[in-house]
Amino acid sequence: MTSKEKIIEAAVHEFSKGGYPGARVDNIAVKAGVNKAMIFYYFGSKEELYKIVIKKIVGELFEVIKESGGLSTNLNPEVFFETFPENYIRFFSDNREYLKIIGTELIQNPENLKRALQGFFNSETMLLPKNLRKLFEEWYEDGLITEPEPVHLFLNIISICIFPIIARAIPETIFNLDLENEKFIRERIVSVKNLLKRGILK
Amino acid sequence: MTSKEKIIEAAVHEFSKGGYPGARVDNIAVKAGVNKAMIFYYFGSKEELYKIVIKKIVGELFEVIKESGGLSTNLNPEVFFETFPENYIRFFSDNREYLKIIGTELIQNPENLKRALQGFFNSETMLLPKNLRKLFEEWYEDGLITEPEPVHLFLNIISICIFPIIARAIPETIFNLDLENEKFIRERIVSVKNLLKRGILK
Amino acid sequence: MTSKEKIIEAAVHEFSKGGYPGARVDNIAVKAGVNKAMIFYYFGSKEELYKIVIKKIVGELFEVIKESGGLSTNLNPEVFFETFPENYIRFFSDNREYLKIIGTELIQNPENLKRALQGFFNSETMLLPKNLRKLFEEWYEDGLITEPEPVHLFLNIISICIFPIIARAIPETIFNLDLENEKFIRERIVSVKNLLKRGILK
Amino acid sequence: MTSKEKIIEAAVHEFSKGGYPGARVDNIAVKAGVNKAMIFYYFGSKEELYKIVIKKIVGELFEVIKESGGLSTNLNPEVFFETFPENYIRFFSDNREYLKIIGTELIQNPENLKRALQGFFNSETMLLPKNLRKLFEEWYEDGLITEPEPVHLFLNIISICIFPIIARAIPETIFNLDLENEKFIRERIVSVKNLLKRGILK
DNA sequence: GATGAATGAGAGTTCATTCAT
DNA sequence: TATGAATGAACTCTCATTCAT
Repeated sequence: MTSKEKIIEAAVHEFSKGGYPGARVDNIAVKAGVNKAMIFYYFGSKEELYKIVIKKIVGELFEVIKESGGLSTNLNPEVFFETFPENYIRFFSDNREYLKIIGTELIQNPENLKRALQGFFNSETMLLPKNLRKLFEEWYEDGLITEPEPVHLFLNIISICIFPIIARAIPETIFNLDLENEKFIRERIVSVKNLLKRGILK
Repeated sequence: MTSKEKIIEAAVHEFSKGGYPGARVDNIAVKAGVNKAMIFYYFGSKEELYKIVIKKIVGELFEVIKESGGLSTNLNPEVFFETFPENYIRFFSDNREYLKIIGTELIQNPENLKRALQGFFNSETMLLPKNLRKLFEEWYEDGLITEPEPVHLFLNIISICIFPIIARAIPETIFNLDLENEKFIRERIVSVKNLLKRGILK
Repeated sequence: MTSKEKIIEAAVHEFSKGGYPGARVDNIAVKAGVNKAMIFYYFGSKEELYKIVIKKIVGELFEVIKESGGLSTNLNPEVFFETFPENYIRFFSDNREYLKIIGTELIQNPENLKRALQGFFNSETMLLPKNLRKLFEEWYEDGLITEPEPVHLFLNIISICIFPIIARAIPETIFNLDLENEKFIRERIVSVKNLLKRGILK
Repeated sequence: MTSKEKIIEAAVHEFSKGGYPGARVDNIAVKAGVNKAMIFYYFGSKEELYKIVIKKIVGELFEVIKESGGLSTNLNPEVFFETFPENYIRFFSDNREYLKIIGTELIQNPENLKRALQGFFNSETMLLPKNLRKLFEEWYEDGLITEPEPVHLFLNIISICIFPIIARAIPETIFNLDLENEKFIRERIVSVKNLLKRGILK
């Protein structure tokens, strides 16, 4: 692995705890086993490094979406609700640090994420947001789903996939449980599929 | 408003952008219109001030839950899904800064939140988590809902209530929309109620 | 003397050796007997401190010019050549550090100096450059001097006043002399007066 | 042009803005189109490179003086004041970067320049400073000039030749002019010749 | 309670220089 | 000769915290 790659890997780790302001360039250098100056040699500044990390994460996320059947126009909601939650939950469950970074960013600097997303939409011809919106609208017009508004369909889906991985600590505390991870994730996937199918499919 | 109150108010604002490490004691002092040293005079340290802010937020959140009918044992799910999402969504929509702080904390320091929650459960006799768990279990045993597991029921509910307020930027970017806030919140409430009732009620 | 004043004094000294890029904030702090952070507390940045030093020097220089009879419209060249060189040479000879800073600035960043000069002309109603130019033109039109062009008159005067204080090292080396300072300055004043009177007065 | 030559050329440029401390080895390498390490390969250190630049400049300056009739013993002041200012002013006007470097060095490290000058006097048999001093003294003893002291004669001459090229920004600002270069230089030469002849020749 | 000044540790960044190839 | 990567010391600047009044 090159120094550049080691730095990015270490940066993902460091940025995931404490977000951008809490991350220390020193820690990244130590974790990467690299001289601190190399970070500036390759990336120019802490901020540029951060942006590249964000891009990398968004890129990999898009990769997952594409691999899981993409959002092709001949997709039907039943299949979609069967495959997407699983892939999506697995991705963030397997990449907790990505989730932490994206989550924090979403809360504190949505602008950064917006730019990264737009960058990808501009470069990737396969995933056209117009198509996605049209797809959701057609599902509704064809009487396949109950939610008329693409925005809310979208938000409902990603919310029950993503947020529970983050918020797990709350019910764990309230109900005084200590959930084993793999079991928790499997149960989540089942619960989400049920909720989406029963709640949204007509 | 006393200096102490002004400081707390300013702190909520400052901590909500950038989280704990990103917050600047200087900014809090300026925002509160107070000499910086007073913050240390009243609160001892940045960290203590932060803890107090967290407690305050969790406290107000519990207040909302109690006021909205609480989680009394004679609650039935149909009523619950009708009233709870609205109160909950409104609370966080009206207190975006609280949501940002809680969200960031959840992602980065769940331990802090856990402690705050446990503190409240120990002092508040009305809200017993055991009761809540039992309530959810009874609903399932009585054939009222489809989700057998209280943890997942809980996560599903709070996720579609909270996360969309945070994640709104994503579909806005993807679908290139600029959603007016009040309209967005009203639509959210409707969408959530539908999803929960259709998806979870038997 | 306040900390702020001590910092400025130390800054003059430090900037005079090595110019802006060669100056070290650390050295300024030590010389001023002040915590390094105070420099940023009072001045914000090394650059702002530098600008204030430049302003201070230009300000004092203007004070000298005003005190030495100013450039009032009823000034005649004979009196001017008798008083001005002496005051001017004395000022820079007594403030070698000012001369070093101004000289370096003139060579490397005339823009900074230009701004400082313009700032003074805008605030000082007594010293109007238009008046000075007109004065020089009138002297020529009245047949009092031989140099028709104000710019060149101006440059000739300041050049033989200022530059020899800087360039003294050259003839000292070439002629292998070690000139005692006060004697050198007195001789300079005489030489300059002679040259200007014989060379420029009609 | 060899790499070594390219480096020196780039170094002259870089040292001329910001002086020695302000110059960046990186910039020199980029400007020269050469790998940074080559600078150390050829010159050992930034400081050694700087010394070589100084030597080169002083060398070329001497070349100009020699070519313009030198300072031979049979020179008379009338001829000297006719030819020297022109050559001298032209040289520095055509080599502004040299002037900037020499000027800065004169202000901040006269010792460096002294050494460079002495080095040349020791190696060049044609230009003996003793002769120059004697020449000036004879001019005075022969009643050709009014300035008895060689040091001041020397300083007066070089000052009105060199300094106006540097200080041009001041009257430009004060009189709010934007002087075209070639015209300015021609006027300077005329003004200087007049001043020297009228002011110093008997 | 309140203030402006002060402190020290540490943050991000720069830069001349060296190394391995 | 030439290169890209690497190094370490030093630099400017920040920030939570404390002090004197």
